[in-house]
Amino acid sequence: MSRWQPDARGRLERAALELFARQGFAETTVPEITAEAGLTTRTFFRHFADKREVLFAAEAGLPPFIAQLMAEAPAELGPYDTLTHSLETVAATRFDGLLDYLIARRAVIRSDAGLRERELRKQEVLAEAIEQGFLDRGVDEVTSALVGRMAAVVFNVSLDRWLDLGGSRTLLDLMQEHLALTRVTFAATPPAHSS
Amino acid sequence: MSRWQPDARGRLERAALELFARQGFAETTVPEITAEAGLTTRTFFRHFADKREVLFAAEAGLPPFIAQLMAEAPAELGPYDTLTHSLETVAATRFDGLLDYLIARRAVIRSDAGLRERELRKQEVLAEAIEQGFLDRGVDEVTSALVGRMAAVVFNVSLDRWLDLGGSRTLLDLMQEHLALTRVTFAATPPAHSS
DNA sequence: TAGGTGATGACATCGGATGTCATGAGGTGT
DNA sequence: ACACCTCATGACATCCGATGTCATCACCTA
Repeated sequence: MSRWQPDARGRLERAALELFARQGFAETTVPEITAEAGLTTRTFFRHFADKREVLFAAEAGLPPFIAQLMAEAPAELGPYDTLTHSLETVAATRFDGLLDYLIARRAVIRSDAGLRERELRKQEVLAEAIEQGFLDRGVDEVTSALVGRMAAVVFNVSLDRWLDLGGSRTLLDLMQEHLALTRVTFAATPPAHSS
Repeated sequence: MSRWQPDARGRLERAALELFARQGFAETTVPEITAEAGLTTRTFFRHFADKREVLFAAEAGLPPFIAQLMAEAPAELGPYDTLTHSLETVAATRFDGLLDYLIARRAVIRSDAGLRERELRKQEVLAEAIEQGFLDRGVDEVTSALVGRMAAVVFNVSLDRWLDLGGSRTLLDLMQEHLALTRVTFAATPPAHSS
């Protein structure tokens, strides 16, 4: 038999989310989490850089996944079509069965300003991955920066609304709607300053 | 004569930026900052909620200012024109003489992940102010959320590039360029999914 | 069976953050 | 002129998040 129980990391993640949801993030100490998981405080910080990170480590794979999709997209696609292609693949393949977990997690994150900051940083990492994807496709720097961040906005607003609607519409459907809505808002009026 | 030296807050802000720039954010303790400013640790935390906040308190007035501009914009303007009108006023009136300060501050923020997170939260507050401005003008919720965040993206990318270029182009000019570029990228290609 | 590897435990310490009470200058009212 | 209030700050105590260091011991490999 093993010296320790298996999946220390997963046990810490589950114990943390449960305690945060029950008694609040600030009101939960790391020793409480580790006691619940049968580990020590020091071990918690070996798995997660800080107390917040335990809520975000699970989704670390998303930025590289999007980067891979963008790299594999047909070379002839422009920035907008590369974006729709990649975002729609993500929406259609990576969020099955996570609705309840994500709703519980969002409630905890919304209850604490520090967690909200960490979430924004994770969203920025996603935006940077998309930006790098554009750069690798030869898109100029300014367009890459702008469209990378815009893509992250569409993704995050869609995910948020998907949770709001409790899954009654698909994430893919919402993302397509929001991409189209963005296009209409920015394109409907003639430019005020033409050169 | 006053019991204490005047402008405790300003003295703390200046001492903090100077120490952070000279020896790093993590390597600077709050007692060091307060010693430099001739105050105590407890007083620091009376003025700023935490050590990071001392770098951001100065720009707290921006979101309400944008909200005011949006409220005062002609009622017949659509979302896009309201946005350009307000952003361009901000760009043209609120950043004179701040270039060197903002460059020094950005260097400190970039050196520390925690400061980057705090900056992102401040940018989100700006996005939320813009979103609320749209809601108050009767724009629907989804469009308000999307365009509010898009506006913050354009603003932040422009500000960042203004600092990169050392002020050789005006912030106003850059913002107009980036608005136009966004419009072209999203509008140039026909929608992949038309209804 | 001997030694290496790697995850964990145990202990110590630093500093960020907060609660509480004391202090004393400036303002206010009578 | 006197008493009182207000409020920014000082002084002190404490909690806990975060990190460095060394010991421990199952598992793997040769």
